[in-house]
Amino acid sequence: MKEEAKRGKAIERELTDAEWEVMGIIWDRGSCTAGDVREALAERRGWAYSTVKTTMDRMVRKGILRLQRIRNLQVFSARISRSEVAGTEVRRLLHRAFDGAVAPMVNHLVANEKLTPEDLEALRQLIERTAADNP
Amino acid sequence: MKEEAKRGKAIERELTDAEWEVMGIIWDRGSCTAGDVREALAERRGWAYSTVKTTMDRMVRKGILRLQRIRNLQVFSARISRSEVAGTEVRRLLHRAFDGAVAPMVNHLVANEKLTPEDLEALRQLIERTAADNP
DNA sequence: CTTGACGAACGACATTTGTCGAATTATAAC
DNA sequence: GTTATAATTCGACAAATGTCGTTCGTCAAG
Repeated sequence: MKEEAKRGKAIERELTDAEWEVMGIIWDRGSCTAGDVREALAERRGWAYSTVKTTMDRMVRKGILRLQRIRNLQVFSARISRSEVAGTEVRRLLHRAFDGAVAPMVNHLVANEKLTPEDLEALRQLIERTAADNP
Repeated sequence: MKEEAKRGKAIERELTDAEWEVMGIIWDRGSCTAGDVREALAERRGWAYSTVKTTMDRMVRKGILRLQRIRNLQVFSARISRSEVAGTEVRRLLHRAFDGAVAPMVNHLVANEKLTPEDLEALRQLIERTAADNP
């Protein structure tokens, strides 16, 4: 049941740099082989096939990726959505760096990143909607 | 000059879990000894003195902490501010998980964390102010 | 059948991180 | 001075990560 435990916590686990790289590709195209990923990341990282494969195999063991064998082919797919991971990481950072205070964190985003007028409009509505729902 | 390079990149480096823990204390109280930190984290982690010391020594080598010797005493202090790290990490996450799109990231914060009416008000003003400053 | 080309399977190795314990050295209080 | 207390230094070790190379199938094309 150690396996189960690990599986259950898959979502809470922090992704390593290499894992983010892989997940980026997997989330974009659904399922793919190690070869696909290697190719997709050729520019960014230029990893050897075995590097990618090893990383992905480890991710399977960790419960981050699912593996299905088709003939003698291995196809990997995500077991956690981008949104789940994003949510977990946002919360983790919120607590680590901002002691849980949302406004300061948003402030960093709004103050340091270049927002388009559309972004601002989207945010405005987001706040309004939330305010309406939240008594 | 490898040292210099590392030093220069101190701010961009990701903090490990243990490092966040230490920085939390250092940022709160300015400078302190390994003993201070150990004590402050006694509840949360219950680390042995040597664990804390080793971690902090490594952080000095990485350029995250500054060390001054007073007699045979060692006092550590931060070389990077909470805000700098926060900013770097926010940006890193923004790109890793949201492909640079600010609104979705803020959405996670607003949607998943419980915001007080004050928080909402703060955000509303934040947006307004930004909108005013921006074109 | 022979030959490539492409994955899969393993095992390896250097670094980094998490955690200490033990030996040594100051400091401060008798 | 002798001693107890508190720090400092060192060195260790396991697990996690980053990165490969090599060997062994397999399957399609000669």
